[in-house]
Amino acid sequence: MLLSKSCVYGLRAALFLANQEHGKFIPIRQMSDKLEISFHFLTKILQQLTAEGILESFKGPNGGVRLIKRGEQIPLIDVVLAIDGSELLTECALGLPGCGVKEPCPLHDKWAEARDGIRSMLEESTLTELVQKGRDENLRLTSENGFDILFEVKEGV
Amino acid sequence: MLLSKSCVYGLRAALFLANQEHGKFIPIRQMSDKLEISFHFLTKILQQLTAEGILESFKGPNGGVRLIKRGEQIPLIDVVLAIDGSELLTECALGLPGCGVKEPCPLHDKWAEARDGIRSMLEESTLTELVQKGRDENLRLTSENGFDILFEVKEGV
DNA sequence: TGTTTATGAGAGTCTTTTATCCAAAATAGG
DNA sequence: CCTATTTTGGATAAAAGACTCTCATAAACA
Ligand code: SF4
Ligand code: SF4
Repeated sequence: MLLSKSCVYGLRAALFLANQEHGKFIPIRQMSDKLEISFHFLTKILQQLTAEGILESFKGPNGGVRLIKRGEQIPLIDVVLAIDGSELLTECALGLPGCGVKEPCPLHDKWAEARDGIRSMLEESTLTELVQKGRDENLRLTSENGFDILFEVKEGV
Repeated sequence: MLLSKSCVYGLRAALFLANQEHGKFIPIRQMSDKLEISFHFLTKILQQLTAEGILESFKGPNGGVRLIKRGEQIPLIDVVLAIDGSELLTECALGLPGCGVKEPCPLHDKWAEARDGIRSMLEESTLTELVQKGRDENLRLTSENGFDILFEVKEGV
């Protein structure tokens, strides 16, 4: 997989948060229920996002987790880097350790190009954009559910 | 990793073979030594390539393995598909199971574009091209060695 | 016949990823 | 102060991936 499972879960959670009222703390349990991700597992992932300065958390009743910046200002790449690191954007197509630009292997040019495509995809999309598009076109977010699961919460349906 | 390790090993072996006199059977042991891959592991991988019709094998003394087609006619994608399957070229950026084009998720368009970049990279490069480029520019093939390890064999150095 | 070399099944090890559990700390509210 | 809630962080366990090795079989050769 291009992105690790942790990373995908982190992205989904981030989309979920971007769709909430900004500044409100959302309990992880609520997210894990809605997104159908193991609570404990999601917890670990969100801890990483908190450590990386993407989320902030608050303990106790009415506590939870929220985005530090507004969804408009968070490109997907931030979440990906926080969880999967930069390997995806720097790794070698042929899996050779210790690659240096000085002695590139034959695939390097084309691979770098394809990799940049991935990078720009992640840099140019923000959480809010994705939520917006998901809402407008009623796209899917989990295998079973579409973005409606996000709105249920917000709109109290 | 974009490509599994098995796949990378398979590619390296294929490059090795493409650099040999066409039609000559090369023992797997020779390749595993040169390429610094576990003999048993490489054997498994090459069995797949044989099963997929990329290699043919010959038992007994003077036996080994060779490319069925000439290296010029083998795009990298053939090897990748034989070992890693088509998942790489069809998988979903967000890891959603059972994706249908009918209800794409928001990333779909950009992701499909990036994925096509990878696909064309693998389709447009042939084994021979890579060997050629590696030879001309003395590029690296393993972490330690460059393409010279291929020539040592051929030229009997 | 005996040696070489691939085939195919399979067991075993090691590492990374994915997932679960639990005790501790912080907070809110009664 | 007490209790329920919620994140934190450490530890553990299960699953998947990446190897390593063995063995029995088959084909080719000499
Ligand atoms: S030069 Fe080759 S080994 Fe290095 S990053 Fe590029 S593809 Fe990978
Ligand atoms: S539509 Fe979304 S879920 Fe489907 S393949 Fe594209 S990115 Fe993946």
